Amino acid sequence: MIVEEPNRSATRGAGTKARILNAAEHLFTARGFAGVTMREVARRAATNVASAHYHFGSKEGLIIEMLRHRIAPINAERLRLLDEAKRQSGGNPLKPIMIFKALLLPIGQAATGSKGPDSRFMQLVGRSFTEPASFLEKVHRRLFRELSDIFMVELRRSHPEAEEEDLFWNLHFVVATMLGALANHRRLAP
Amino acid sequence: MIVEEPNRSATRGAGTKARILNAAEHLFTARGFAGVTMREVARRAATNVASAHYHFGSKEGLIIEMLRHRIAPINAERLRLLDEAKRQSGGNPLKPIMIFKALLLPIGQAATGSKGPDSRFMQLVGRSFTEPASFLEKVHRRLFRELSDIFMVELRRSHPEAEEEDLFWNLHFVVATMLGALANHRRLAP
DNA sequence: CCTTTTCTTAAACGGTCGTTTAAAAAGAAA
DNA sequence: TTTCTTTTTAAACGACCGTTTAAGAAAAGG
Repeated sequence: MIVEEPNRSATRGAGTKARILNAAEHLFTARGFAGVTMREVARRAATNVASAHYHFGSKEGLIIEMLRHRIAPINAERLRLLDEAKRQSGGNPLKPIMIFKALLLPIGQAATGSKGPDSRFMQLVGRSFTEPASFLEKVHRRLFRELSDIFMVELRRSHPEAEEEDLFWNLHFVVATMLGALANHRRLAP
Repeated sequence: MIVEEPNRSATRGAGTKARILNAAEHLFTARGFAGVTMREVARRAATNVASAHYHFGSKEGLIIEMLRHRIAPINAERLRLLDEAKRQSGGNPLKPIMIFKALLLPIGQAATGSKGPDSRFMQLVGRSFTEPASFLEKVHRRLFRELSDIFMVELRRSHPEAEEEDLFWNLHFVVATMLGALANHRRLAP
């Protein structure tokens, strides 16, 4: 019987998947997605290419999983803050500032690790500006579509008179500006 | 007899080299050096891979020549401004502000083409921040070493009491800050 | 123990990469 | 024209890419 999330306590390869993810993040962040081979990632993770394909299916799958590994906690915190705001508003439309705070604050937390600024994360954000648009669109669909829909619902409730398209662009402009500032900060003050 | 710079008036391939350079700049700027193949460059230039290798020797040679094509006029203008300042100072050490003006103004001119901001140039500057350091060091040695030495001579004359290393880092920090600002401007106000 | 599932590994596959070869095409010089 | 050089082209080369296969090792469940 196939188990989706097998028990990994004291398994031989308990750390393999994590090592591959870590090596991938380091290499892809530094040299871009086209500039790194699966064999390099495997070597840095002290394993082999077939293992990387076993765990992630493909190079693209590895990259997306690496991004998800970083983004998922941020999105979870965003939803938590949004739920908290909805709970405090008692069914009334949210104030826009609360919606945007829920969107932006978790990014700032991620960029400010427990031990000072997380330059790996900022580098990753910067890299995401230079990769081909076709790939970034796929990442966006996979990792941000659901979250974007949820936040759009609240934006519509708080601004019922606004055009759907205007709300959409405002949301994405605000987030892009925050990420751009982060990427710039990394480059100007390394 | 082999001629280094053959006469190209009315030659069949007069435009081939320029077309390859233009295609290379467009593609490499958009997708990075590792993300573009020689065959793509050749196809966009309406020729073939062997022709690109005939004119530029290698992929790395093409990239460096493409960068030189952009940087050479800037460096020439820098030297012209420095010479002008030296002429006006009549043999005395230059004021530091004149040295840095000669370094920075030509960059600003390049980023401000005859028809408004030159976003291709700014993109190229931004890309130069994300390529592997090993390659950028080679570019620096090839395209900036001589210029850097000339400007260091004037910096030493104007600040004879300063440490050589301090002067060196000040020079490069000033230039890097200017380029960083350019690359950021392109991303924040496209 | 034995069986089943999960994980690791070396080897190979087809495809594409940068680069080279060799020969034809096109000018230039005479 | 004839000769010599420069430029273009199709085809091929070896290397390395992402991916797959197949078999074995390790762990889990009984």
